[in-house]
Amino acid sequence: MAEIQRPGALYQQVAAAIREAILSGEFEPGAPLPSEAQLIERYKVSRPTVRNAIAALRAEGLIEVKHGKGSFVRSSGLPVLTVERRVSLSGADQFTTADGETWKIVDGPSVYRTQTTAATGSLLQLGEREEVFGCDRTLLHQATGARALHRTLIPFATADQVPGLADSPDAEPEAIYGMLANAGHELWWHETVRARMPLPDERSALHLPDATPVLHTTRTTHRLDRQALILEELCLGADRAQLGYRITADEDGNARTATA
Amino acid sequence: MAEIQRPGALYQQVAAAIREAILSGEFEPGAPLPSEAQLIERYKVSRPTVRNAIAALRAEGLIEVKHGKGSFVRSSGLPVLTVERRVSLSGADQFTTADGETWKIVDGPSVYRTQTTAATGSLLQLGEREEVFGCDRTLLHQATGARALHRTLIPFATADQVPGLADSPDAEPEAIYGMLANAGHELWWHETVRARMPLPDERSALHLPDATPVLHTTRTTHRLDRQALILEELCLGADRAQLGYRITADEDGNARTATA
DNA sequence: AGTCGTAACTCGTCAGGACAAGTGACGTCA
DNA sequence: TGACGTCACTTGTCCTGACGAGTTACGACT
Repeated sequence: MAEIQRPGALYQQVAAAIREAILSGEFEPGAPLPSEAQLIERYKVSRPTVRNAIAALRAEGLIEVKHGKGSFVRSSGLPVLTVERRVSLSGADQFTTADGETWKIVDGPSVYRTQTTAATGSLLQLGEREEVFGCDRTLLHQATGARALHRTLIPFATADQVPGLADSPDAEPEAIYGMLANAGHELWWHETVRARMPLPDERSALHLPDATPVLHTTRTTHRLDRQALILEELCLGADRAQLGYRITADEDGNARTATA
Repeated sequence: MAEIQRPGALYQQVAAAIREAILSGEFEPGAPLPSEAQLIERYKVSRPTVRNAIAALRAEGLIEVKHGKGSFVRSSGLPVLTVERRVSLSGADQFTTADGETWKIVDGPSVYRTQTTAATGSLLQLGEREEVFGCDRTLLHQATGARALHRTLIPFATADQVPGLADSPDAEPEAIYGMLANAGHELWWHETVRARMPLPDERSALHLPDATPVLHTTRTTHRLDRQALILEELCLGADRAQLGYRITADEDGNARTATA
């Protein structure tokens, strides 16, 4: 670096210089950056410094590196799928999310028996190590390439109460909602949304690039008396997908309003 | 590494070994890991290899490194704030999110005039470079330490139509909803949730540790005829906060259901 | 023409060394 | 007793050098 060193470490100055070059339009989205050798020449630094700078830009999600090919400005304009999180009791056949587009099940459904953890048990208003059915699927949204992992957890107590459920724990969510409704339950749902970095196996299952978090939702199905019936988890890569909620205020315009 | 080398690179084997040691309980959450020098001794590798392994675990969010002190297993049991995303028209004074806990405004509100971008213009059903009011706040949830950035965008057309709004674009969201309702509008909202890595300035403003994504929500306030009135953006660190939605099915149990 | 091997590029990995910078404990000195 | 400087520890930064591995294009051989 021949320039004045203002912020801090050398590699941060190099990273800042490259970042500016990208944002100023010198390198367009999708275009290749100079190779490491060229950056060494350009900024008069050693290779570890260049690689450190590149690593910082990768962690920011600004660039993407392909072994044997080079570094590229990540194109931010991927087709984004909005997964509308609403509920239909129609009991549709396909694994759709009510946006008209279909998901393809590329793995599963695989049913197994397991036990609740502290977290899942709490959400289901059960203790730890209670017996539940589990059902996992890996989904691919064909129009956009978005991928997701879906898991359904059904407590034995719920399966026993609802006709047909114990025989088909691999039914799709809205079909299950239909069974619960037919069993006489009035239903509502609560969903929490977290963002986190994917575990290594999630990274590969969802084909996630570097520095890409996942949206992790947990949806509990409740009766009107707040009894939790089933639990669903949906984990989807944040590079191609976002969630959508519709929110309305209650008629009385009071604090207990909401819905989406 | 004296052991058999299965997966791939040396540093990945070291990372896997440390990861196993953590998950097996050899190092408890919050406890310090062996120093780099000790890891070099333990696995018989060079310092770059050890540092590379540590960098991988950092990117996974599994450990946390403090300059001059050492590496520590990140304690996953932070108090998690669930931000319930619902709407009240009560026009409350404080910047609360209806969960009874209060946010403290540590920066702002600062009002300015700006222009729509392609993204925000599209959400507001306007073109690019349309004039809008902007209002930014930095929030701190005192009970949990969660931080958030909030932005309100109000098109001039909306401010002109609604009594009082042009004079106080820095009003808090639910106060603005109240103004809109008083102006005779029936309101509903649509919210999208994305996860992404924070920009450098967001990282420092939100005091985010390594490998921590942000939850980025955009909420548009609509009239019944789908006309968009205002736009809000909320950006909160995913280490201490999650979002909560309540979902109900329509009475007719049809496809157009939802709400949360 | 088609196939295949090689060569020249790219980034990935690993070694060893040196010094800077932050932290905490200990001992010295006022 | 109290304040402060030093020292031993930690991680951060930066260098040089070397080889492995993936990619691509070119040219020779069939």
